[in-house]
Amino acid sequence: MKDKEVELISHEDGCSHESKMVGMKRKLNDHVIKPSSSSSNNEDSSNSEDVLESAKAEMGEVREENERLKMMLKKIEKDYHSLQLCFFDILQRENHNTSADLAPSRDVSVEQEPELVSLCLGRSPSKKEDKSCNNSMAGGDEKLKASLTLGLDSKYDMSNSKGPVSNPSPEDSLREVKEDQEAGEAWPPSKIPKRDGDDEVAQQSHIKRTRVCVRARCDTPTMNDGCQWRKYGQKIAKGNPCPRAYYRCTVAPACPVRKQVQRCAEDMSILITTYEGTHNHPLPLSATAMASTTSAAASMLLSGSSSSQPGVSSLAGPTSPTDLSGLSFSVYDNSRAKQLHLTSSPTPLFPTITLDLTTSPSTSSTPFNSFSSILNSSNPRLPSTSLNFSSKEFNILPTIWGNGYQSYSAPSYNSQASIGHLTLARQQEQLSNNNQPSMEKNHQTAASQQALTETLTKALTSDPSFRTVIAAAISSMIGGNASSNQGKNTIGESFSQNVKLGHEPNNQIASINPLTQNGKGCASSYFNGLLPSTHQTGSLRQSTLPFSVFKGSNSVPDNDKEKKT
DNA sequence: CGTCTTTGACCCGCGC
DNA sequence: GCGCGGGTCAAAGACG
Repeated sequence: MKDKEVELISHEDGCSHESKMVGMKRKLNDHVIKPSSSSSNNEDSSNSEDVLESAKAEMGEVREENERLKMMLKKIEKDYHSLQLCFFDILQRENHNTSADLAPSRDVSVEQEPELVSLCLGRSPSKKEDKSCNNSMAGGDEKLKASLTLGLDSKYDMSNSKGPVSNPSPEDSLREVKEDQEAGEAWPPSKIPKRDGDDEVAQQSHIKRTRVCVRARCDTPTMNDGCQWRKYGQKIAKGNPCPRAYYRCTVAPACPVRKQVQRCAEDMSILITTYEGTHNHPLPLSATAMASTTSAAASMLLSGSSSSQPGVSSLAGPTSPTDLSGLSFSVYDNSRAKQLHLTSSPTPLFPTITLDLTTSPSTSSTPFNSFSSILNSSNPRLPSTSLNFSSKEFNILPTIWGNGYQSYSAPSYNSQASIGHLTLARQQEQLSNNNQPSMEKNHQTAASQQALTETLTKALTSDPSFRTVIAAAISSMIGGNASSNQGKNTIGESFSQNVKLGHEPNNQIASINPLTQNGKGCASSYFNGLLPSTHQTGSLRQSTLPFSVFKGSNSVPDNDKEKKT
């Protein structure tokens, strides 16, 4: 898949620049053609020469940028291959160990499970994993890379990996994932098969228990994230008049995943859903978007907590390029803003990452936005992250990276600040202007685009974990993950279908309406709503997403089947 | 009748 | 040790 991903990235670069160049040429032609019918020739020629010059210059810039991106791509590819080697190395060791120790007792596998868990949900790599990584990798950064990539790849790539170790069939990979998850992700540490005498490990796993908090506007009592949940408790939590409801996943009897649902005290329309644990069963198709998103978010958190591992974090200080704490990453497009914000965990024991899907990223009702660094610094040991996929409006669908790319600006990215802050904010004025941009505007956007390119390059090249996490998060948003890869249909495919069918935004808005979900909730539809849709061609748009989430059959997903399992 | 929700009781960890 | 708050359990009731 990664190869495909790289391909797509390459394609993306090509396409975005191609389209830009085509656009420029078209503009140029328009300019040349139009005046000839109206105004004087002298002015025309001088004007068109100017335009020609500027266009040439611009094309030159674009070419340079293209080259730079190609270089970046090569570097990423190289990184990926080295990581893949490391990954398979670890896998091989794991297989060897398991096959050797399988018979004696379950305890042995339990001992190993935390490692597997750590790959998925942000627990710190165990000593063994460190060892294997140290054997095959040079630096701590690489270690971080490994753990993070493994965490994501175990979700996204496993089933399709053509590695040297194994070439598992979908069923095999499914079993593999299942085994991994069965093994470790039992969320309440107290209920993990006992590890008497290993208090330290138990405590560590307790401390590393990762939560993913999703904030979204939702009128229904709970978000429809595709899973089946059974309510097992309700409490009035301090500081919030709204009761907090406790649910556990009932898709599989022993599924350790639980969620807490609570309305935001400041804004009752905001539903705060907190997920803990990883499903130990194949997910329903409709559940994959949220699950992979939370998984990616948890992995993001992992990168934060990894950076606070001894020898990296507190010692290396927050200037470490891998330190995602305090990262604020906003992407504004036509109407939606997708922000990744860092916040501190409200509960000291559980590192929490927050995906903010609420309307206004700057709303005072989301304290995450403003207090992240303060809170985070107050509790430096436990990283907590908030991914803010806020939307400004609901009536225009986002273009995640592709179409909106040329209008992005990057105010700041300071990897050296104690709290890194990356904001890719698309300027609102540009957002509101969907008409053909003028040449002048193009120059402005070219500048900001340049800045963005540099910013992205810096961010992506300096922090592989960030790269991976962003990739995973966005691919999550468009609905692709391991489970969906195993299934015949993916939401991403659904999106793809929508693109080909020319679905208008409004059609998808309809699906955002909770009422269309039979009163079940809104999350899945929200994620569907997050799927990018523009007026570009489907092929171009697909190519703008550097994640291979569109592979598979072309069959249209059966939404009704998804709704009720 | 089976499944799900409600809700009071209970357990546990933490801070004082 | 005690109180508080978060989380879970389980009996009782509601619902289809």
